[in-house]
Amino acid sequence: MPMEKNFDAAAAEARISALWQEKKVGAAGANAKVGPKGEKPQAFSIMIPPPNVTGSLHMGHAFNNTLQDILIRWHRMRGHDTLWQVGTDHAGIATQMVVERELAKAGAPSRREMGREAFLAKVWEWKDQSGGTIINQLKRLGASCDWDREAFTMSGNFPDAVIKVFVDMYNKGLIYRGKRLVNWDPHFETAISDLEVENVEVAGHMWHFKYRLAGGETYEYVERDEDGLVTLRETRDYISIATTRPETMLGDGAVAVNPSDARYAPIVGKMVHLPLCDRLIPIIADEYPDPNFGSGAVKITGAHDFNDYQVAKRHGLPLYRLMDTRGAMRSDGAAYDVAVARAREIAAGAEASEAEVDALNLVPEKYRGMDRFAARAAVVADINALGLAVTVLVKEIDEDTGSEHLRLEPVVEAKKIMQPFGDRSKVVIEPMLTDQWFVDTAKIVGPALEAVRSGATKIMPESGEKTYFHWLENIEPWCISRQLWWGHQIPVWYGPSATKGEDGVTSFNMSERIAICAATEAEALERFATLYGTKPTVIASPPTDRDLAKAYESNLTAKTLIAAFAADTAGLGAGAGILVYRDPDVLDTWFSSGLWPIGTLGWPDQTPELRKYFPTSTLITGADIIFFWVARMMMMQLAVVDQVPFNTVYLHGLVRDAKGKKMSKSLGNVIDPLEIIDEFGADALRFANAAMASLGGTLKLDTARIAGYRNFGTKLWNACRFAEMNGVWEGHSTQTAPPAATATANKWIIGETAKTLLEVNSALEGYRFDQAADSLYKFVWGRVCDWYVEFAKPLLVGEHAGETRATMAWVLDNSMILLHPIMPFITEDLWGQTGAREKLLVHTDWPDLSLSLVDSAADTEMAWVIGLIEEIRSARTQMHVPVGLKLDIVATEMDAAAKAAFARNEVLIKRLARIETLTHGAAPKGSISLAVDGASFALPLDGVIDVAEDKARLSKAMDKLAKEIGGLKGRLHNPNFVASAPEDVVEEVKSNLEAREEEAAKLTAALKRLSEIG
RNA sequence: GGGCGGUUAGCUCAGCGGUAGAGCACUACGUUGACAUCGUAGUGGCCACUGGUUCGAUCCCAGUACCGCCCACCA
Repeated sequence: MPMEKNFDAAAAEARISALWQEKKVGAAGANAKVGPKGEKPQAFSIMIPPPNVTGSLHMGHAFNNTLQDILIRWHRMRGHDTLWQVGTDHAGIATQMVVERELAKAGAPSRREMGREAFLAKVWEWKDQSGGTIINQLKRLGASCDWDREAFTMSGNFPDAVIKVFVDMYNKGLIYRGKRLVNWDPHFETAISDLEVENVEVAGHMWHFKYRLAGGETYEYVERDEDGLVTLRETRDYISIATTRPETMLGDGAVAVNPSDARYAPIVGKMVHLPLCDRLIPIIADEYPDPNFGSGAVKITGAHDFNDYQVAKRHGLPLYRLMDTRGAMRSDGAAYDVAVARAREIAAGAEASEAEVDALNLVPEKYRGMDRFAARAAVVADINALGLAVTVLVKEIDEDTGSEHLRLEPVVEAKKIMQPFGDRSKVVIEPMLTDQWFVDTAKIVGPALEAVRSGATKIMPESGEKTYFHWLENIEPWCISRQLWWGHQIPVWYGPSATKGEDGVTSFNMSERIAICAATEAEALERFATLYGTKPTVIASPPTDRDLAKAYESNLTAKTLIAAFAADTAGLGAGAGILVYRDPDVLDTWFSSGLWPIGTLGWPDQTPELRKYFPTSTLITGADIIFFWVARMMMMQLAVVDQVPFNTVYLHGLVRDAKGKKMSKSLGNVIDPLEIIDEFGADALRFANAAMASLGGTLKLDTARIAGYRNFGTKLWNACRFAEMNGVWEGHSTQTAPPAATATANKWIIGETAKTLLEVNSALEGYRFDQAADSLYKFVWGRVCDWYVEFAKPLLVGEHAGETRATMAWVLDNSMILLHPIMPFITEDLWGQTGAREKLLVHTDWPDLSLSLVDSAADTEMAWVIGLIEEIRSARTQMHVPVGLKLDIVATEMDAAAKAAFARNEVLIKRLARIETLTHGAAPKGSISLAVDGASFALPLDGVIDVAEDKARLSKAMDKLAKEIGGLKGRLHNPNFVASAPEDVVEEVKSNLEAREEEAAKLTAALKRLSEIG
């Protein structure tokens, strides 16, 4: 059956994709070959960066996975034992967000209304229903993963692996719990890590407040200029502070000034009235305030600002939390006056635990329950009303009377501020004092740094290493607990602390919880039982605040504790025993995806896959997750199994639109890879991806370019179609060895094929996907299609017909093979439609060709032939000779080599240059001249020729030559050049000059002749 | 504020010490038996600027300008 005129991408992709999956062509180890002496095949493995289970394929995925698939297919064809591990990530926040949104849309009860268990069931339902989307989209892209090994960070052995790592790290002291100031997302009501915070510059304001000195004290406030001259002296009863977040003043613990700041030296150590609050706070000296910024005095709110937190820690200031989990001013706890009374005692030195300080709600009644932004407005208004705002005199003109008067107005500076936003929620992040779990990254960062420094893991491009070092060398503790439900629940159980009294009676204290970290609940219970002497009961949720309050108020004994809990929890009857509960938090998604390499390979079991494919060969991922994921995988794998997770990390940038803009829904410039595949085919998209994958460049995707590569596929298709129509594949199956060729064109293209193979190999070895694509494009279109197929047309009917058929089949087979990693569909389809094939292309062996196939004589000769044809064509076009008109040609001068070359390729030259006959002799009247290496020709164009135009043509050629000759001569006349440049360079310049001068002489002669005519 | 990168044809990008490249776009011609998703021939560059190193610089070095990206606690 003859081939169709065009490749039907949609039909072929569906058919071939199904075929690959049916044959499991991507299975681990498929096509692996043992060496000639029985050596084990070399292993090659890639871990897919697991997409979010709820996600769908975007251009970044398409790009990223194309590169992975190119490497995988290349190695697989080379007979390596190849694994491309596929799977998805449970993506805690993102997935929980999606499901919550879906529930809301469907009018279903909210997450909190339905409770943890029911909600998680819904998430699983959602996962089962839509989790396969992106996997199927990867298949459409042509990804040849081992689909049977699809992993999920919440399924199979993965949860056990994650828990085991947590327990091990906990036991080694690499994970700890602590009350720290963390980034709190008031929308999702969870802590997030530093990396999940995006700092964005927004328009903000700075307010200036006066805090009055206690007891009506005053001081001399003196400002001086650089020379020490007094510029302002006044008696003040206040200190002025500036803030962009007025609402946090309710939790101030002090006002800080720089110890070197003479203006405030007299009042350091004194107390000031905190406005709107019934409290006094001290003025302290600390290096943190910059005397040259603002008033030089900073309010210190330890529980709501990271800088202030450090200052507060240094000075032992109490940290008063002002907000609840939703970012509203607290309304819990005791009444304001009660809380203030206690706060004063604490300020005066009363003993107070961290927990107690945290439980104190110092928000005055009027602000309680207000959203933080409403509270800000209220605080500002109230301060203004109290006359405690720093004011400035403004001139006001009465519009009616035209009279001027002066008025005092609060200073509100408009100011650009960097504001933190949650990367998922997009709401303003609140620094919040909470109990969280942390990885003590400082303890595990060393090996991760060393691995890259030593080259055990190579990061490409190199600039990625600098970024990696910079971050890891300044690493902060990693907050890994999230107050979410979807995720790996932290394997820690809490129970009351137990002390055995001298009387042998154990007493319990719920305000002092003890934590037991264990892989399973059973193990945790056993350990509690040992501790308590009796087996406790596990309750689903932690004790309520009320329970804790009770526990705090009365120093409970075992009996009362049990009673208190039994009455209030989960319908458990009295006497249920000592109650323990599991930490309700889940782990940061990146904690589990940090274990992706070993987790997907079956760890902690020493599976054959783990032995064979770990450490993995290459990680290909976006540079945007170098910290989130790459660095953490390095740290985690090294901490857990003491091996690097990958040998090479290839980082790439964000895929942008044709103009270099980020793709975003709001800009409307998002290119959907699936639409591109529908329109141009997956191969075209893949080729475009490969072609733009230069190291370190920005990735700008232009659909015009994709269309160009679709055309490239068509070009290849039609070359094959031509070959197939001419029976090129008849009578032989795939030939590994190149055919013995005698015709120069055949010898030449065989050598070109070998060169291309070596270029592709070296490009892919260096992760230069762009160079591989470029080599193939130039080879297939620029040499095979543009020249070889044309040369073959006459050769296919003459004495060389047999070898030409064999050569063309071999060349096209190799084209398909070499292109297959980049364009798998069209090549697989062509493979099936041409020749008798033993196996699918995807499992066909990658060729092993050597440069000995390059026949330099054939190369030189074909270059000469191509040059001559181009000269003739160019002259014809410029002389407006109709394409259909065949001309005669006269050789006016020809050396032996040129004669032989012409003779051997006469049919080719005549056909492609549209020449009728060749004669030798003098240039006839009215002919145009052309010069090539070793020969001059005349094209008789009597009557056709336009003398003026031909003169212009020759002059232009002369100009170009003269410029080149000038440059070459200039260099040779420079004694320093001849003396210093390498000999071969000098020789090359000399021979170049000779050739150019010879050409120029011919052109000059031609011009002279032309003048004689004209 | 710190770090990293970029500036080459109208556009998007390669190249990187020895005569400037590709794709797209553009111009002219063309249905020559694979291909109009095509062919042939063309047009188009002080390789950002200024110095330096060198026999020679788009390429190496220094500085300048502009443009990106990442990190960062100035209240």
